[in-house]
Amino acid sequence: MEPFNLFHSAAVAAAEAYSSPFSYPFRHFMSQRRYEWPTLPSNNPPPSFYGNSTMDHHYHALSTITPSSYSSTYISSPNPYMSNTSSETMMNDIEQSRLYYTDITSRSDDSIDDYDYTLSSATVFSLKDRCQVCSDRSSGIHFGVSTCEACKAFFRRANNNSLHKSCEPKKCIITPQNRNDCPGCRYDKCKRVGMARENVVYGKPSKQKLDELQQQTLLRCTNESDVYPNFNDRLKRLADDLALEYRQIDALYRRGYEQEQLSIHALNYGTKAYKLFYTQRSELNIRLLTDIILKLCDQLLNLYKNGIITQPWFIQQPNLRSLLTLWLFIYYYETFVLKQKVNQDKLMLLIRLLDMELERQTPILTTSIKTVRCDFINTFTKFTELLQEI
Amino acid sequence: MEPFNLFHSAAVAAAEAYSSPFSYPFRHFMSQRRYEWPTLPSNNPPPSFYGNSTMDHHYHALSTITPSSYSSTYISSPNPYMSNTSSETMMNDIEQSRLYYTDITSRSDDSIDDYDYTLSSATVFSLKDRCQVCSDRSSGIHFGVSTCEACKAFFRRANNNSLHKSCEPKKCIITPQNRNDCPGCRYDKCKRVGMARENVVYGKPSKQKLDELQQQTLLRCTNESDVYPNFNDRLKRLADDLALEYRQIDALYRRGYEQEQLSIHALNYGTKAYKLFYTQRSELNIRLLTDIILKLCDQLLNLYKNGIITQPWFIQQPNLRSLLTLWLFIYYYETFVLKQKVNQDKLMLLIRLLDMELERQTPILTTSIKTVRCDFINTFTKFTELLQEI
DNA sequence: ATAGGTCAGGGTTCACA
DNA sequence: TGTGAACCCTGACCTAT
Ligand SMILES: [Zn+2]
Ligand SMILES: [Zn+2]
Ligand SMILES: [Zn+2]
Ligand SMILES: [Zn+2]
Repeated sequence: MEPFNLFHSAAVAAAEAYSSPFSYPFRHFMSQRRYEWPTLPSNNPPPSFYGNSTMDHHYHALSTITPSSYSSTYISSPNPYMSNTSSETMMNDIEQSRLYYTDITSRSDDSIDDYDYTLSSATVFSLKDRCQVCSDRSSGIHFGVSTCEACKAFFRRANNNSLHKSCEPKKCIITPQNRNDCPGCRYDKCKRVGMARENVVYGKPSKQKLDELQQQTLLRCTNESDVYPNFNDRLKRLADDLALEYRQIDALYRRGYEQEQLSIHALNYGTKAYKLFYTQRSELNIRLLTDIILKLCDQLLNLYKNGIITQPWFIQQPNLRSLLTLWLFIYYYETFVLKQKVNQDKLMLLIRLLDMELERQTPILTTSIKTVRCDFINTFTKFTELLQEI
Repeated sequence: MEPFNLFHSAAVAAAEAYSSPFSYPFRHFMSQRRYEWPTLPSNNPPPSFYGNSTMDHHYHALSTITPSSYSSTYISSPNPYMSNTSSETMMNDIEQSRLYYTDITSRSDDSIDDYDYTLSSATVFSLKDRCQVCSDRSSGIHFGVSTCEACKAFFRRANNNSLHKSCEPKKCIITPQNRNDCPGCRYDKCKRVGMARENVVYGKPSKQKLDELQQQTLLRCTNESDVYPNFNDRLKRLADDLALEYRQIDALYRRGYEQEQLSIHALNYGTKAYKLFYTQRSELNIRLLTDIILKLCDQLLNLYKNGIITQPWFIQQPNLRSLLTLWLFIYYYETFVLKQKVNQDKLMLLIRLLDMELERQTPILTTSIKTVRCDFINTFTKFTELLQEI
């Protein structure tokens, strides 16, 4: 099966899950022929393109992306906005970069670190590190769901006895502190998040089984937002952080200079987008990420400037431009770097991020959210068509 | 880390807890190199040393040590003070031993049995077997403190209702008989011994939590003696019993014969010292204990006789000689048998036993208690140095 | 790596005073 | 109304697979 058709199928399923009016144009977009996007230079990079840096180009996880960790790699990038840089400038840039460094150990509680991304990245969309019943620390997958030791033992006993009467609305919010107050709601929550003896996997679970469980969790996560009360908040913080990075890129692009700063923010955007969707940090190629983001931003701005695409009104919103870039980035990265389909959980996450932003902008929308969502996806479709012709 | 340094750290902490002047010489002693004490023969005993006895050499707990339980093991010991013993003598000895037997069920109230040792042994230094509020039998650790079922339920209710008037001096002695007479003082006692809702979580408590609780109890036990009015009395009885056994050894050593009696009292001393500091009765090796005590007493007397150590004046007190032997025994047993550090609670118990004896001898002391304590520990240090060279 | 067992310890119940 | 022995429920740690 072609990746494109798989993406289409997934999109249809996602659209149906949302009962949204864009399912038709979306399906129309998805049914077009597979586009042969230009291969990225990084797949076979000319030596002059990336310079002769001997730096390790694979980003290793769990440390904050800082300019000092990549600035020397990117200052020689042949971006049209960029002038050649002398080695002294490189040194200065490295010196300057220390100012941007933020120690992960001294961060304030409301800042974002890798842990937040781990919680929300698509492969851990199932909240692997948290008990899905009470949000305590998870000790692994029990009865098919990531839970803590306590909820594991509780479900084992409850499944045997099944004598838990429930308080009737069954709406208690289960927390580590109050989880013993209402066994009925706790057991109900266990079943709602999908705990079941049939889900038990003996020994090391197969990749297929894990995928199935993840799909189930994903659907619950999307459809039953009350099951995951703080998931939306976490995701919003990450989306805002991403949009903030995009505004920096946007501003720098419009000014047309400060290539080092542009590269820094492009890499930050790419890294954050990547972390949001992937947990395999060892595969993260920082040169590739920066290049994709810079190319996408470059081409988007050019398409507008040259009037090839009529700029929709909502694209004037930086947050929605950020999301469009994110959609294109994920589609590009999946299709042409990983050479695989955009699977359902990633598509759901994309749609969820879009809806979150649209909900926030409801007061200033002149049409319904669903109409705007439809417009957004149509615009995304046009871009995927045009970008490949550049 | 070497056991020696760990013992040093614990000793410094204990010394500081007592604000004693011996912390400096003690630290000096502790910071010296680790001594390679001679390995005990029992680690690899020659068959002739212990004879061909098929007796189980591991003492099993909860029965009073009587000659009948070990005399057949030691009559063939090649101690210099010992003559060979015929099998008839063995039989006679076993027959005789019945005279020494005291049934644990018929003992009078002021005699000492295993139960007293359980109360004071270092690992139960926190009075695990007694309710620390009313001194009734404990049913375990409740709200962070060893209490009975009654005081457990009382504390929970009192915490929920919280309307107890107190008789003002708050000095009622809480006993199992009168504990319901004054709820105010009972609740006050609960809080004074450290019961608290904050100490508590559901489910089986983690080991880390239990260690923390034991440390807290240890500190309260050391610093707030009024909370534990009968702890000192119990400990004094056990120390006196130990000193009595030492006087027997001392007298026998000076006479230079009656090896069987010497072995009996050496084992009694070793067993009582062991019970005072350990609860793991299954690990108790009676051959090993007797051998350590005999060796220690032997070497101590020889050092005095040969003038290698100038006998301090206070060593003429048998009770202090007993304590010195006890200190050396515990240090030897911990370091070379268990191969571990002397932990803080054992060190505190050693210091407490010393201080108790010194307080009793205050009328006949010519210098302050702290000076004598300092001298005692310096003497202990010298012995640990010299013993290893033998 | 996860299911099931263990058991110390918290909470609840209910004769009993 | 308060008490406390007996009971149920919880969950950190353990073993088995
Ligand atoms: Zn849980
Ligand atoms: Zn409820
Ligand atoms: Zn009590
Ligand atoms: Zn009182």
